Amino acid sequence: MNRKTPGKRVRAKQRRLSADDRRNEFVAKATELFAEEGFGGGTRALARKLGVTQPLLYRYFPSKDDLIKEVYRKVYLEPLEIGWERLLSDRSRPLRARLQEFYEIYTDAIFNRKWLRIYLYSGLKGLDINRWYVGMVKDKILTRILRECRHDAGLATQSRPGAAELELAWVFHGGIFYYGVRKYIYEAPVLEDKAQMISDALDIFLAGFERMAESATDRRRTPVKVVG
Amino acid sequence: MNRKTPGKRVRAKQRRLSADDRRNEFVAKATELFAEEGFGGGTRALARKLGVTQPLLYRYFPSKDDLIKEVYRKVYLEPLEIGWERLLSDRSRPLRARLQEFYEIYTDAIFNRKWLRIYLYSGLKGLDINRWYVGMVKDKILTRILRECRHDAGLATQSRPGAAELELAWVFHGGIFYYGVRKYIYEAPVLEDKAQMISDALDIFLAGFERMAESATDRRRTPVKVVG
DNA sequence: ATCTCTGGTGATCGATCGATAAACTGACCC
DNA sequence: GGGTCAGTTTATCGATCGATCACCAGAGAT
Repeated sequence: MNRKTPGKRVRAKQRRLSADDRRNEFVAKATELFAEEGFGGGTRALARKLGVTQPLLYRYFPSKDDLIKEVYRKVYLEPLEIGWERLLSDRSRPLRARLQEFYEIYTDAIFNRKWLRIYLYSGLKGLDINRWYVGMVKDKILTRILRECRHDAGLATQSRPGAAELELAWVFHGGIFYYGVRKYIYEAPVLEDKAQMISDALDIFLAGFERMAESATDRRRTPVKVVG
Repeated sequence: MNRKTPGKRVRAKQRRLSADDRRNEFVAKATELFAEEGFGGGTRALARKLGVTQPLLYRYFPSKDDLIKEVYRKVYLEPLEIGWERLLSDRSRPLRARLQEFYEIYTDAIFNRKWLRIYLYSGLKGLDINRWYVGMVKDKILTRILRECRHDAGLATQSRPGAAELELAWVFHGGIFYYGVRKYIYEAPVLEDKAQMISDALDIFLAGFERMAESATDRRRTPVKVVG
């Protein structure tokens, strides 16, 4: 048993942290690791990132899955901290300006490699939290936007949006989202001016909504579907 | 030629296939497996899907990575088999009809759980083939669409599209793509009529392009960009 | 019937995975 | 100083991974 080998064993300084700090560090670094490697990333690689040994993880989380759940929680709750309800529904400001500002702030929060990759990885796992987030985008963002658009156009404010206009909002929202995917996941060249992209997307969305609103009140509209 | 399965009953014990057939079966089932589990899916699980033993895989592929590359090749080349060049550039037909038909056919090819999941998983791995595909969408689809739009609007046909209008096309394309993601990855409820969704998206894209074209040629108009 | 070629199996290796138990160590308290 | 407790490490387990090797077995040719 030569565990105490003579000679100054220059072990890496054992850095002791408080339980809370260490736990937060685990979650933070795990987010980085899983963002890059997916949730198959190893606990040993994670420990290496912290400069500690692998079993230490299990002092703070019962299992790797529990750690992953914490990562989910943190990532999915991050963009919610910006309080968009007030932003979208503040009718003292022009609708266009509200939408522009909201999407600039919202994309500032989620358009980064870490967030987008975790979001896509967890989406592929098909977990409930992902469906919850998508449902929240629908209820808290798109539905709200449509309500404001309808109010702005002098239309009746229904409690729930129609399926067609909701789809319109989704395509708009998805188009913006895909900008982030192209830039941070595919690392493809994009128009650098994000605000300009949002502005242009808003232009065509609002124009499309107007047209839809018009044709909704004016019933002579014919189906646009054309089949070759 | 050696494809003759004898009238003899298929024996559960050992099913012999020709080398080509077996190889194709490996690629096909691997696509299914990796679509669900990601590329971390095990070779043993794959063998189980074929009803064979795991080492057999290595008679047909030097390594798991080579199998994965075959899966890439097959998946990424699948939607290319529809020959969209003729479809988008056939000026004997109205532009609107061409675009509608193209996107209906294109989405028929890629809007399914298997294709989308493989695409996203491989995108997250950041491989060259993914960048190649994105570049191809840009060059073969979006650039072509913009050229046709410009021609349709009586504008000069530049060799390369401007950054702003290319971004417009990307947001439009991404919005449609995201419809597939919502339906087949997030399994969220979507507007069931896909053709209708495409039609609506086309409406606002074309309207947006027109407006952009107008403000580009007719300088009296106020710029569409509004900054809040 | 037997030979031969090749598709297919059984056994197993080394690496790596998540997880556990026990020992160690540093900081704080008296 | 010595005790104590929480943070950390060492050692290791069982499962699973990709991959390799020797061997088996079925179908066509002779």
